[in-house]
Amino acid sequence: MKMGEGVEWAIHCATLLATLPAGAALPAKSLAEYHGVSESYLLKHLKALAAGGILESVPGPKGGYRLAREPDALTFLDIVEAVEGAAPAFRCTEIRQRGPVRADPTACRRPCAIYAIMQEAEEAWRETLKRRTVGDILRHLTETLPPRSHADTAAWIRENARMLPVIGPGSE
Amino acid sequence: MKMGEGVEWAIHCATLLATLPAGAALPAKSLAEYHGVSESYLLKHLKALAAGGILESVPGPKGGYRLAREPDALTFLDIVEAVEGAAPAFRCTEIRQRGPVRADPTACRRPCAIYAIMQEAEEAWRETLKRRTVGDILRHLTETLPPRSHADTAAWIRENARMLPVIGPGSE
DNA sequence: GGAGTGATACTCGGATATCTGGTGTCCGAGTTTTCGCGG
DNA sequence: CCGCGAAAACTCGGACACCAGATATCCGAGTATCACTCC
Repeated sequence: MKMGEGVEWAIHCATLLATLPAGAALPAKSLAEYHGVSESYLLKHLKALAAGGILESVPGPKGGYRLAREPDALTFLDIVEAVEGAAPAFRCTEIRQRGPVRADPTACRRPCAIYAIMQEAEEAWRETLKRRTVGDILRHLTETLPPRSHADTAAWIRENARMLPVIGPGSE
Repeated sequence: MKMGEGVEWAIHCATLLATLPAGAALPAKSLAEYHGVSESYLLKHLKALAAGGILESVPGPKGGYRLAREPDALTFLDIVEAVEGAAPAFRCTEIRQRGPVRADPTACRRPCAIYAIMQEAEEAWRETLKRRTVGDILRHLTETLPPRSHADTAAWIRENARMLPVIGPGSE
């Protein structure tokens, strides 16, 4: 049982996007460079996040990605399910109904007990991920990381972020 | 994130093996036939279970597999980890230390906050599987399944199980 | 008839093909910007 | 000097190769059984 690498990328990207000013966007090229990963492949996952309602995409030059919700309303489970899909990891193939001594169909009205337990475990997993948000990570980093890191990141953000063409006096 | 099909097979096999008399064994051929799955492939997983200390293998004719522990001492987590491996599904590649604005190595003494949360979720998952045993399933089936099913299974067991060459007057 | 011995049949164990899904990459559609031109 | 228009540059979006791990299978190692032979 292995989780795709894209999940890690997605969460880190969401965390970074949460630090930039409201309305601003960041292109995939910059996100990939910031995290030191392949731009082409990251784009694939960003697309999935946009399709899942996690990110919003702004097309054209000066475009990019930005969060579609408030960081506190963005749970880990949302991101994981957007990238990996919401299908359960354990799939019951109802093997109790196969073979020479298969169970009575009447008894199969109730779900398979083994499947129920596996679902219970996955539910506990999901519940934990549901309680944690990108906002939590943001606050945690603010408390633990040295101010120097924030300054560096903020400077890099200013260098790469694209403001919406509203009022913003372009820093460029 | 997808779990291998072998996990389902393994749990069902363990449940079936738990129903046969103490000391008796059941060959892979019979287990595969009972569940309607490929014998060759099931053997691969049974081997993993034996290597993991879940099952004991008896070689030679009249040989087979049997549980290595009491059903109540056999948790779902034991079986899952024996088949799928104990490695965590989410793997942190420390991308915070990559890229142009990588975090200070001093700040990386503490584990990645994102990784910590994913570990916490997986720990909740493991904890749930740790609380459930094959004995629980056995009792559940005893309570819910009609007596007819038990009779059929018991008859099939008598037909296919191999007693240890101790005292047992061969029913054959 | 009984014990010893060899062949036998059946079991598990490991090494070997095949195939799906994750990994990685590319080119095309769409939009904003920008430059040039005309008024 | 200002407005309009076409070309260009940059973005995301979907379609196309590649590779690791799961899936599926086979043949070989080992042992209890069984039959045969000899005593």
